[in-house]
Amino acid sequence: MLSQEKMCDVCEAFDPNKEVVALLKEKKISDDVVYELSETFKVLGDPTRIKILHALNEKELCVCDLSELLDMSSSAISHQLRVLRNNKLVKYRKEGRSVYYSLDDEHVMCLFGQGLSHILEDK
Amino acid sequence: MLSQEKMCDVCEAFDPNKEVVALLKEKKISDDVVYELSETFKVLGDPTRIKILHALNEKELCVCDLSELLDMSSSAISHQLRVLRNNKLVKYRKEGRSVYYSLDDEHVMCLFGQGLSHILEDK
DNA sequence: TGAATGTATGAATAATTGTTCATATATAGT
DNA sequence: ACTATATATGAACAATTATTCATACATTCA
Repeated sequence: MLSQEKMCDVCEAFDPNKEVVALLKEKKISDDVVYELSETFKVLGDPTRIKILHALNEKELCVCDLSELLDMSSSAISHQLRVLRNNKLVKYRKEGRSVYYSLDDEHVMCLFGQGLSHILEDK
Repeated sequence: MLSQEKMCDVCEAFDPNKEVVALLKEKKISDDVVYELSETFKVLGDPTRIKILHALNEKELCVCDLSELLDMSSSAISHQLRVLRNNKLVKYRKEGRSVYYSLDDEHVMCLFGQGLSHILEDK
């Protein structure tokens, strides 16, 4: 697996700060939370989905509106909306043949805003 | 490419709300910002990097500490740190043979916190 | 009921990504 | 200068992901 294996048993190389590491292992965030958190960010880590969320922040829209706006197939949009739905980033309501999507809650745009702050700060 | 092509020229199907779409196209976020934003989130969208950032939030650490803490090869850690560095999420300082990493700024943990709020809200 | 339309989804493909392995670079001590 | 060690990095491989295509489902209207 790792560097430890490369060292000889005698010379005691590879020298992490054992005390600190032990303390941090105590504070370790649960694997479930790590996984969910990374999944949420992964969902936000796609240009198409960013554009969808940005549009939905202005106004509730149906698949066909988004398809027109982003110049993509409604199939592609629908697939992406499913990802956003599964991760509770958007919600929807049906009206006749159309399905209108909107942001699920205010956290979504907060994340958006924090992300913007980060990329804009050193400009 | 998309649904528009499937419709016949006569019946005028595929009916996005043209007015709304036109307005939203005005408000469209620039492609550069969309790209950078999604890149930032993409970087946060990996369990290993989440763990690294969480650990660095507690204390500045070197590659070898992180390698021990996360039970991964220092090569893997180093690769991930490069990704974090390139996206200005961590900074580093050299001390002898070691390289100590820390969070680049407070935005990082704000993003983290917002992400947590999102996943925890409906529990 | 049958045709048209908006949306959803499974499968396939192409592109991207994380880790490993081998190797390189840099620094410290002898 | 030589050895040991911490970190970095290119290439390869496996796994994941976004889009397309074909098709299915659901709703409206005739």
